This record gives sequence, structure tokens and C-alpha cells, in this order.
Amino acid sequence: MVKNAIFCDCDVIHGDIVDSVREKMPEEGELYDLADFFKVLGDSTRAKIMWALDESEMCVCDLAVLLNMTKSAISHQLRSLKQTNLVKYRKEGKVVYYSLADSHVKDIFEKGLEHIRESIR
Amino acid sequence: MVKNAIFCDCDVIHGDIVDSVREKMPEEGELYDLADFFKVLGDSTRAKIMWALDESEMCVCDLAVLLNMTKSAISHQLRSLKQTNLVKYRKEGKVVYYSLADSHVKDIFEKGLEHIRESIR
DNA sequence: TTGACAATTGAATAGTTGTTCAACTATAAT
DNA sequence: ATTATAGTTGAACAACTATTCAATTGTCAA
Repeated sequence: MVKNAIFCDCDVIHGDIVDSVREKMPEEGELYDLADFFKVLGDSTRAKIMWALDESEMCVCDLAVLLNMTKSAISHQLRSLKQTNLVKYRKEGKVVYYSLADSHVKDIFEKGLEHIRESIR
Repeated sequence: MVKNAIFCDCDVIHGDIVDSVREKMPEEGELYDLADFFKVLGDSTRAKIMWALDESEMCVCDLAVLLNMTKSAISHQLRSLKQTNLVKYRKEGKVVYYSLADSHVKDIFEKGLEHIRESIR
């Protein structure tokens, strides 16, 4: 009953724990969404973009110059960030200005950075 | 001076902004470490493991049963989580018990989950 | 000491993903 | 209208990564 040995290659050791944890388990999709959220932050180019936008609203060309990359590469990554609602944008003539989506995102990003800085052991 | 057109394929638009942002830019390695940190959380299997360990300390077999995966697959992912200091472990005979590394990690993980739950638009 | 089991490891494979390149759209200026 | 520039997009390639499989280590019990 605790065992669902279709792919798993072993028996349960602490049935009670597995049962109680399984009860609380969020629906499948929620943890996939969570992983996707972290995945977007988990690329150095996107992390740099996020850091820059945390400092100031910026356009694609400025980001490209700052990070010494092509507009295309930046634009592709901004697309991922847009799709996962990590950044928002506004248009002004030919220029598109990007910024962080909300303070929630800002919080998590800054908390992560803080964590990294503190764990230089 | 603001332009470093080695790879970048355009000119800067707001030189003052790029300059001031560049001044505050953290050293290269820090943002790479940050990306690596988020990258580890950015896989659904590892996210599930993290969620389970956030509920209770668990051994490899129990995790394998809970997530319906092989011990080997779980063990490989635990290795990543161990290397980035997201989980810790203790041995008791043949059994190895894993748990979240510290409250800092717990915080970020839970904050991420909260963000996902709130952004069902 | 032998067998059973928890866990780890390395190599191989299949799937995913970031950057480049070229072509394209849209806006502004001459 | 034409030209120049900001930005986007799709396809292709190279690099990376998660899972599988088989073999191995370490610990316990008989």
C-alpha cells in the first residue's frame, strides 16, 4: 500500500513516514512549476540580467553592452524571464525597457544572493 | 569607454545608467554561484526531494518509494544537493538519513513555493 | 564467511538548453 | 520613400544534464 513498485527498485523502510509525507504532498504540477521558476533563475546570463534589472530599469541594447553579449542572446533570455513573469516591460518608441516584475521576485532573488554571500565557508 | 564591443553587436543607449550599474556589479564568480544555487533547485526531481525533506528527514529508499524512482536516480540527485550544501545527512548503520541543510535554505525554498501558489493568475 | 540489503558510483544514452546566425518587424529620422 | 536602428524570432549546433544500467562498497544478520 505504501509500495508502488513500478519503477522503484526497493522496499519502503519507514512506511509511517512515507505515508504521512505523501498525504501532504502538493499536486504534481505545483512542484513542476516551482522547479521551472528556479530553473529560470539558474542560468548565469539570466542571473546577471536579473541583477542588473534589480539595480535599474534597462533596455536590450544597454543590457547587451553591460554584459558584452549580442542583442539576440539577451532578447532570447528576456523571453524566458517574461514567460515566467519574472520581468515586465514597457515600450517607448523603438526602445523596450525591462524591469523586475514585482517585489516578490525581488525578495527571492536578493535572498538567494544573500545566501551565497553568507555561505563562503 | 562604456562600450566594449568585442562580442556585443550594438552601441549603448543610456551610457550613464550602464556606467552606474556596472560600478555596483558584483564580481563575476558571485553571480555564477547564485545561478548554480538556483539551478540545483530548478529540477523537478530535486524540487520534490527538497519538498519531502522539508516535511521530514528521510532515507534514500523512502524517497525512492515516495517519488517512485530508483535508488540510483535519487542518490545521484542527492549528490548535487549535498555538493551545493542544500542538504545534510547522517548515517545509521546501512541507512543514510537526509534533511535540509539549514533554515536559510528552508526559507528560500518555501518562499519560492509561496510565490508559485500566489501567481496562479 | 556468506548472503542480503542500503547506498554510491561511472559510463552511456537520450533529452534539454544556450548561443549564434540570418532573416524579419516596427519605429524614427532624413 | 528610403535608410538606420531597436528588438524579436526560428533553426541549427554544441554543450550540458537526468536517468538508466551494471558494478561496487559498506554494514548487518545468520
